[in-house]
Amino acid sequence: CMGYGASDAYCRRKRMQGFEVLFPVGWDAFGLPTENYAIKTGRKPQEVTKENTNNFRNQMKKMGFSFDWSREINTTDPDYYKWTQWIFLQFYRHAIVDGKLVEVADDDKNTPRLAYQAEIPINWCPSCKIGLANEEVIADKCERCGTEVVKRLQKQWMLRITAYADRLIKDLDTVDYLEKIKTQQINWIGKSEGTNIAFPISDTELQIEVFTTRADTLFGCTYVVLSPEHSLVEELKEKIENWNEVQNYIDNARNKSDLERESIEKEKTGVKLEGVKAINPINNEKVDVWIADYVLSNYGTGAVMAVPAHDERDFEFAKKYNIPIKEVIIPERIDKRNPPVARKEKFERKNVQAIVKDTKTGKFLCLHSKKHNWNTFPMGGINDGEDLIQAAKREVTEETGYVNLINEKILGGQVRAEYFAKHKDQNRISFTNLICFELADDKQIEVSSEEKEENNILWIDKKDLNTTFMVHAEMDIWLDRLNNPNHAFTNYGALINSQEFDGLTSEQAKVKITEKLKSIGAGDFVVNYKLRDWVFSRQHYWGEPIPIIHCEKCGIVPLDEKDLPLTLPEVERYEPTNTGESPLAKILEWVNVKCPKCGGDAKRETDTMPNWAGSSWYFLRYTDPKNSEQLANIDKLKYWLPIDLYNGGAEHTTLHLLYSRFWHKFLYDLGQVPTLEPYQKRISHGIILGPDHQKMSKSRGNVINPDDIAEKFGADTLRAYIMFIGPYDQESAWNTTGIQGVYRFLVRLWNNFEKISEKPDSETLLIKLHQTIDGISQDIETFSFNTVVSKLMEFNNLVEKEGAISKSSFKIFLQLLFPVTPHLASELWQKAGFTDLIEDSNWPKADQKYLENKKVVVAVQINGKTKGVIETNPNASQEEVAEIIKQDERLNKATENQKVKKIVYLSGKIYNLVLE
RNA sequence: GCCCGGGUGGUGGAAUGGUAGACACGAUGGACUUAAAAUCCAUUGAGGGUAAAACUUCAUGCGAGUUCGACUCUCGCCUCGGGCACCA
Repeated sequence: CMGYGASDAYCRRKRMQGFEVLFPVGWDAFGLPTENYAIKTGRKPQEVTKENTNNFRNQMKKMGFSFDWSREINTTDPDYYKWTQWIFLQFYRHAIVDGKLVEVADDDKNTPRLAYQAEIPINWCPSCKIGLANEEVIADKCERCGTEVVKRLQKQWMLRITAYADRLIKDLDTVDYLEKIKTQQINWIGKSEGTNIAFPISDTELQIEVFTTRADTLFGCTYVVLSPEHSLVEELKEKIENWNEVQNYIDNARNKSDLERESIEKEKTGVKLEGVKAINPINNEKVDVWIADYVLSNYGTGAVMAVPAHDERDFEFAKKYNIPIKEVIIPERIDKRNPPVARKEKFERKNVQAIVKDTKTGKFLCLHSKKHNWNTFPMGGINDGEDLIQAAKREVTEETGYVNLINEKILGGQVRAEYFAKHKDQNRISFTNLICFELADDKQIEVSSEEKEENNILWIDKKDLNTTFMVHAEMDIWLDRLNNPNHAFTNYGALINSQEFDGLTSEQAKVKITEKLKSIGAGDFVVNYKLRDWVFSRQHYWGEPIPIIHCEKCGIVPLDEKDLPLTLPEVERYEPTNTGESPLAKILEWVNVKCPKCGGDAKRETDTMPNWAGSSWYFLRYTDPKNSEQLANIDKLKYWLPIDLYNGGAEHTTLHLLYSRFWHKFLYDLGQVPTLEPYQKRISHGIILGPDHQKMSKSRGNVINPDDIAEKFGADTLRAYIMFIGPYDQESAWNTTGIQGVYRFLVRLWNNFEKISEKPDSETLLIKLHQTIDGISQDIETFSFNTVVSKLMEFNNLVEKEGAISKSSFKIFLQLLFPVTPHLASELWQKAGFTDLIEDSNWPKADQKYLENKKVVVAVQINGKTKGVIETNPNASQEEVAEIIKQDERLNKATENQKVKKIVYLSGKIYNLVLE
């Protein structure tokens, strides 16, 4: 009701504006909901579909949605799914090679077809003995029986959506979707650019290939991890000294459910492959090899290089198993108060800063520079032969005189900072460590007179340890380390401990290191996607049969296009089978066929397509629903496409949107459609919650049946209420008492018909009328239907108050009402004696002369606070306004004898006295 | 953890940087009625103030900032909802 109600109002308005509007509807009726319902009720899905679509159609007609019923389609209709199957065959017959669509010959076994078969794990319910779709698996359990689902390898048809991944991201630039929807698409595709690196395994010919986005951290790699399913594990069996343990771990991992494995709260586990060493190709260092299930087999290469110093997961794992942590990236900062100057020489310096806490008072030692008027910790360079702690202690004593410092702690690694050293006229790059101390006692020695001259010693509160009070460029990093000392540094920074790459930024190093690897044949740039190819098989009855024949001799043989549609046989029993095969496999007279190629015995493919198939192209069919030659005529497509506005549920902004964009792009490559993208604009409505603020669902028992409401209050009341309930794109809760208000409005509106009079309208009414025309015209455009309804109510209230309205104004009012309450508006239209149809009338235009008010209300303010209002003409001068205020007893009293600094006057809006 | 949205009376919600709370629900009082429902009229953010007004203070999650003026813009937090999530 909500989605269609809003779309209907939008379309009605557009038609009155003179647009030709295609507002279609159809039934996407294949799939599990229908099949499950049919099984439950012991009936045929065909029957159930017919009955339900009839019911829905009646409901929609009652609501008065102005669909073009002549274009109604049904994805389960053979005349429709003939073309779904046809598209599948095109996927099978084509491939993307070097970014271009090419045709693949039937006997070509090498070119990667866009539709292909692969052995992949599916969700298997051991109790029902069937494969489940992802949608049927709820929290790792079978939706029907509650049994834990396991993974099972099964041959599946796949669509190579990954071949379109880049375009599915890039072309988002050309469409007008909500930013949120675009982001969802981009995240789902999950493009990530990085490097594949080969780690040779010592004493073998084998190598481990890893994918990383952080090639800059390669020198910090201290171990390599394979996913438990990685094929190398089996190949290394001979070398692995602790095979039993490894085997055990793998078995365990396999038995774990996705939910267990993917839960992040869980502590990471793994097993070291004893006797196996990998060689870091960049420095030939030998590192350990582990298997661990925190590495996913189906992303990247199924193996990672672990850099615990710069990756949280690796860090956690390394801590647990005591694996070395080697820091190779340090944070870098540019001193904003003292930035490096171009073309000056750069000098490197090693520094320490000391943070000294007095545990008795909880305060911290700080120096205030008299010259610069800023605050620092005791700090300075490291002298020859000193270590960090010695240097820090010396600086504290030299600068503050305190001598007894205890509990020293080096807080993390170095930080690189660039700044300009004015007194030396040079740029400096400092590498600074922060050392923490506690003060043992108050003992102080005399500091030098220069020091005394330069700094005051302060003891500061913890709250002053912040980036405004302290001047250090490194301060935010120190704070981060003080607040949570135990974590990896995962941001970009500058390289250290990385040989010739030292000093580069992470961004530079990623490129340089990958180039180096490439030159020695150990790596290259790659792009990875989270998006996987689309599992396109379902072992169910109620779907489009996949038009493929399996011949023992010829292998996979696609059905000839002229034999489409391959219709779904009507059968008595269609429940999922015990073997995990599609129920179609049991229908031997349908399954057993002759091979179209060699004439020998062959079998039909028995899997069917998922419920996403038919809905991936239905919008095309609406332009030409009866075409038996093509999926749609290209000229008709050119006329209508792209879809100007696609208004639908938010639940379809990832998968359905992505799938249909993918199919559309493929059809574009085939020359079947004229546009790159199917939908120019995509919006979605918020869901309506039940009266209990819970999502409406049968199991919660909070469903409102639109039929009941329409029966009691009429369809227009329901339509208007749903529009009035709240902002269109936000969720709102159904409130049964709220509907009364809308009902009252419509009844009063109906009665106001009696107020049509011969008298000319008042100025007030005309101004309101034209404001209403203007406001509603804008609100419909932005789908702000809640304010459309409230504006209609406001106007109706005014008509009541005035007690009279001219026929010509009432006519306009009806036109404004028509999009939201078409029945009522049409009825009154006829009653008022207009002989044409209201939908054929022209949408009213607001008359500017009523919008430009002759009288305006100016707010009189003192220091921005409104004290009252005056009425004047919109172009009144400041003096005129001042004069009116003087006439007004109250305002004059409030404003006279004030010490006014200035007056802010915006003509026709405000008159603000700013006091001294 | 990351990415989006939200946070305004008792409730749903309005407000191009310019009178915060439109419109509606609910509530209270009144009219009509034997009575109730329906309908109509009035009041309705909180506090202070008054016989009643006038008037006044505080209010758009919290804290800063920009501005003559901030629900609206900026920064930092809190919190609720949604999406993604061991994606290297």
